[in-house]
Amino acid sequence: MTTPLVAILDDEPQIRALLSETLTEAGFRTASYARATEFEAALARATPDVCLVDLGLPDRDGLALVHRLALESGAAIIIISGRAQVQDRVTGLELGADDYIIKPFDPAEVVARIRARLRQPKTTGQAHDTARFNGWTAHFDRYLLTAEDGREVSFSHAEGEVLRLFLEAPKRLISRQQMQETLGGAAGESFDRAMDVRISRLRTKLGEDPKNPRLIKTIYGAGYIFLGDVSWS
Amino acid sequence: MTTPLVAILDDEPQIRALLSETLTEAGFRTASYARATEFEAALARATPDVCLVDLGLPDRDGLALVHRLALESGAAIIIISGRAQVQDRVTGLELGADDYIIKPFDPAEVVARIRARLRQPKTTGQAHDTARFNGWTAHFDRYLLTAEDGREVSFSHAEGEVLRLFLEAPKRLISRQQMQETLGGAAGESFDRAMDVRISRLRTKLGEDPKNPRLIKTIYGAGYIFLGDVSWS
DNA sequence: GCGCAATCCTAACGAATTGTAACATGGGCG
DNA sequence: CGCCCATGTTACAATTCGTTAGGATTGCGC
Repeated sequence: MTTPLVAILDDEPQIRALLSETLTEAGFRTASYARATEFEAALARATPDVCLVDLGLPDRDGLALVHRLALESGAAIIIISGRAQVQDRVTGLELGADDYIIKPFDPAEVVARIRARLRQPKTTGQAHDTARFNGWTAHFDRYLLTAEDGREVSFSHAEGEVLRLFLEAPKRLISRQQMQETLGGAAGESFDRAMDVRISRLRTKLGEDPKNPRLIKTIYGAGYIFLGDVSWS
Repeated sequence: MTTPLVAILDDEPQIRALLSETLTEAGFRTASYARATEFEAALARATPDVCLVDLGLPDRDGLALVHRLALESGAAIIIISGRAQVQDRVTGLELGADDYIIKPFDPAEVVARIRARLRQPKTTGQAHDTARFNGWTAHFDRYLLTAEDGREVSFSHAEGEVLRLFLEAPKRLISRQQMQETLGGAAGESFDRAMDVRISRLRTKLGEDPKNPRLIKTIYGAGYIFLGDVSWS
């Protein structure tokens, strides 16, 4: 498996930012969601290894979500909540959470508790790390692309992020905004150019004809779209 | 599984009594010990499913015991301690504890946390000192690497630390920060360079091609990842 | 089609990060 | 003390990747 993916579900932007930053530093991939519905939609595509769930969500009963997650996903579930009563904790744990952290929390402890959960062998939740598309095979665990003729092209971490984003949502428009969020883009205004360059480099590695890209299409004024028949394994 | 066995290690008789009673009521078998030596003697006979360990033991460093337990026993380890600092908790969890409960505790929460641990499939953690990966065999007890063709390469203690870290978490990103923590790196600024050098030397011994390392990959700005199919024995 | 502004592409540069050879240090041992 | 080995340190080379800048492309009004 590649680097573990931690999903963050909290309605407060600051908390999301704090967690996301800390966890990235600690070597995890992260995906943040402000609402349960967003989060559930994303689950279909990329199954996280650990879910950090705040109980005080605006659009859903947090405990019910935890219960469903515990039953249906193989991810470890850690509740992060301001509700500090023993009864809350007991209920959360009984409903299937693996840990319960009380706000305010110390980021270092969150990291330690996530690591403790990841030491356990996973029940299911096999994170996909290899994808095939149009003659290429992308090995995200090895940062390597393999062509049909056996030719190998390695890609960097930054390029891999873009490629993964495309492969997880093929044939769908990906707005620059969306891309920026996913790629940890620090909302820099000139991050736009950085993104262009990443795409440009990726295109080169995929052997795209600049005049007529077959796989990564630019949608002027909107974003990009990846045209390829993707299958994960 | 039969009724789970919970081992209680605490030097205060009242705590032992309280835990023992609560847990029995909750449907567990219990075994209480006041000292680490007693506890260790008992381990040989009946291996518990969960160990509740107090850190403030009179006859042993509790953390060292936790670490040994984590490596050698398959039991879930829950620290129950009066030491409430974040640093204590982080250290305990990093050394292999699965959970950390602060005194004074509520018995109901202890039960809930034990149940959460028992839901996890048991790890059959054995003390490991030999690992096989991609044609190599690493003998940590002899500081020796054996290649498929019988060629032998010895490695130093420092190199062994890095190698073990990799082999214990294969195919996962290991951040420089994480590596520094694990390798006792005292947050030295130029420890970064020392780490690089360790990795570099290890790569050389493994016969890696510097331009295209197959086993130890660098993730720019993030850390390292070990790509090998590891099996311990 | 033409002109123009908005948008996008990419070569080139440079700051930050990482690799590694060479040197320095220090402990163990004869 | 002198040698050897492990390991940290220094210095510089190599790599990654964001930024800049200028050119190319697109959409739109005419």
